[in-house]
Amino acid sequence: MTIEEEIKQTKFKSAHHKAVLNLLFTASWIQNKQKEYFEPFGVTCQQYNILRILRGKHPEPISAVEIKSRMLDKHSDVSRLLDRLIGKKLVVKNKCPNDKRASNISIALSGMALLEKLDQAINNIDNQMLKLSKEESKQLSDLLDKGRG
Amino acid sequence: MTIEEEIKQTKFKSAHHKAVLNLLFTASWIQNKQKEYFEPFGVTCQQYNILRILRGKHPEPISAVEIKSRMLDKHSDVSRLLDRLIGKKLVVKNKCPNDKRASNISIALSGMALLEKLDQAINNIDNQMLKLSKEESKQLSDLLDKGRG
DNA sequence: AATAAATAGATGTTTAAACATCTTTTTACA
DNA sequence: TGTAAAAAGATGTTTAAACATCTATTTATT
Repeated sequence: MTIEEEIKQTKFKSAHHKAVLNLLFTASWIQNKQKEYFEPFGVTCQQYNILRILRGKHPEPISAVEIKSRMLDKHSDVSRLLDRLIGKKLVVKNKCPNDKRASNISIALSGMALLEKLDQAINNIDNQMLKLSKEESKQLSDLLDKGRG
Repeated sequence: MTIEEEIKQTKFKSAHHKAVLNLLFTASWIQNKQKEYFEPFGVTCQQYNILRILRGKHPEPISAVEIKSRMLDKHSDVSRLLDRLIGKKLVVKNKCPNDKRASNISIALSGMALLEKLDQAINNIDNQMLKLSKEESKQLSDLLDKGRG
């Protein structure tokens, strides 16, 4: 289904504009798919994002600021997102000894276990998520990098 | 700035996965830019999206369901989005004479005027939004269409 | 025609996003 | 050293998103 069909629009002001609309539509489309997959596991996309970031550094703990700098959505409310993950015992927060303002955040064992289950699911759907060849995926990623210029 | 730099991640599970992350990041990046531009005009991205849809059909009125089918985010709460636009006098809602369930929604003159101002702004930033050539924009859009396959 | 199913949209409720502001601690620098 | 500026997070508040449910009307079925 082309973007024209998806949003029932045949004319676009420019190729630029069409690409922007398509990009926003596709991102929303992917997020809705991801949400469906994550829902049975009780986590949101943003929470998954944070867990992945923490695992990437595991077993080293990182600060909330560091997490924020690595997130896809740069305007995330990391403080309360972490509260929820801590409430679910997926993440552990400690005081940072060197800097009394900062916190040392790390992923809990249960968080690691959950991520493994999620990865399994994600791997299964990865090709559904974006049905592109390796080469096309690279091309897409490069165009996006270039587009943000 | 590459996606690697943007989210401080050097390794990706696959080209697919990197493309998905880049897509979600870039969409969030664009939406934040748009939000900044719209903010002084007192409308959100979703509200702008609805106004554009209504103008595309103007002077013919359309139903809320029709609007929803054309929106970028297919899970929008159109009913209350319209309430807000009506509250701002940008949109007019009437009963549909043929179908007592449905409504006839159209853009108000003040809505048209606002859109023109917004378009001005958008046109000015369009190239900032995605710094791609016409050909690259088309290529990007095609890849996205194919990716949703 | 009678009844079930589907459609259009409104509304209630819970949760999270958005945005600013505030506190504490650290850093900079005069 | 003392004071201002910056940084890390927490928190308060308003607004909107998410999700389900509900009502009214229309369409389909038999």
